[in-house]
Amino acid sequence: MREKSRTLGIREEHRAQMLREIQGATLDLVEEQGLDATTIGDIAARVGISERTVFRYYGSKEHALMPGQQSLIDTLVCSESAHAEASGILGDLLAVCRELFALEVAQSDFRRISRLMVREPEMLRIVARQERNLVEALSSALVQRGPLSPIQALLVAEVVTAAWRVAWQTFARQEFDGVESDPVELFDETVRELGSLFPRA
Amino acid sequence: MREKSRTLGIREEHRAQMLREIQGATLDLVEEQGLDATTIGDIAARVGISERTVFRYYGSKEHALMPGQQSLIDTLVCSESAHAEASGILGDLLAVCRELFALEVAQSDFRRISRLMVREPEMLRIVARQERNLVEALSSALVQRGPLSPIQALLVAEVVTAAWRVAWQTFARQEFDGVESDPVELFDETVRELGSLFPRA
DNA sequence: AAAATCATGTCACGGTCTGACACCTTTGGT
DNA sequence: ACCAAAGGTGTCAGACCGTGACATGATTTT
Repeated sequence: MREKSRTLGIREEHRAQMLREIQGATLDLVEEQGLDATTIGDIAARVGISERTVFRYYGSKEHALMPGQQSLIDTLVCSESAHAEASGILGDLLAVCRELFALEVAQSDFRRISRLMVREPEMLRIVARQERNLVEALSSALVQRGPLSPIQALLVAEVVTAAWRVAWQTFARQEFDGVESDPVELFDETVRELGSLFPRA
Repeated sequence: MREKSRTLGIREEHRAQMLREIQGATLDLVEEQGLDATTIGDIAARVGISERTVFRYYGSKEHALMPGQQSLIDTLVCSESAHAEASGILGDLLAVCRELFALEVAQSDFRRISRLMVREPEMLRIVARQERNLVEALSSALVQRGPLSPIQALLVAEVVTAAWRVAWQTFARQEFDGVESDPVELFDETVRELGSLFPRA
């Protein structure tokens, strides 16, 4: 009994294992037979559990396929900025995204999802929908602790997610086409082009 | 029979009428009982048609609730720009949005949807998903007929839709709170704040 | 008026997702 | 070691969304 954390960890570990297993099976199946043709029944069968249990781990089919957005949300919402103006905060958030992008790109799941995104345009719509959570969480966090107006906070949140999405989508296409390139440089180029959309008057 | 165009118009007119009727019923029901509680069956019953027929007019429940995005897509994709650089094209597109925003705001459906958006956050996610079509159509149109790189075209399309969404969301909140304000000025302020996110270095 | 076209209703089906219940395992305490 | 509470799982039932096939009646064309 001296180790409560360990006993508690058993279930958590099992849960984490299950989460990974279900997502892995989902990715396998979508790669094999496409998104539309892949049902919850297929996923459950491959993992060896019941359909009902799949929904106990992921709230929806979409979530099982791409649960990764949560880490982006957490990282950005928790990141503090030293700046007080909207433009400075935006710069800091983009820098955080840059780091996280480099980390994500190193994971095989991220690359598998990226390749799938090119084949299945529906997945981009799923991403866009999920990233609403990011915009809401980030903008409300900004408005609550910063000197930003609601409209500024919304814009910052929208622009950050837009940059992430563009960099990701571009990376996905290159990955799909087999082009080798530095993902961080790709992200930097995205931010550079974004800035050049608003030239000094 | 001397007027063929009139006979052709009967079905089209009936169809347009049906489209309006179904959307109206959907708005009514969502206002009354919320989005989750409103089913296709409810909508069909209120209009006096079968559930199957509802899907012959709108591909989904979401589409029946907010079919308006299509006009935004068509307008932006068809708009030509005199400029060759990305920033100029972006400016032109934002100007087109500004005009369209003024027109939309004048329609009662747009205002009803706006008020509902505040009550039903799910609708914002639906909008975000639908606007994927805009980003795809607009960016591919830009890349096809303009001197923009794929990454530039994507960024321009994303930024335009982000600005539209922020202005709309802000308008919706004001509308919901009963604040009277000039919508066009609101849109202009959004664009102004957007520009100030990227100060002259 | 006859034929082709279109709109609608009905029926049937597969798929997503949720709630309720029973069963078994893990957990924490004695 | 035993027990009770809590958590995970399967089964069952059900609501809802969306699609295909077919028959029927109205519209349009010839």
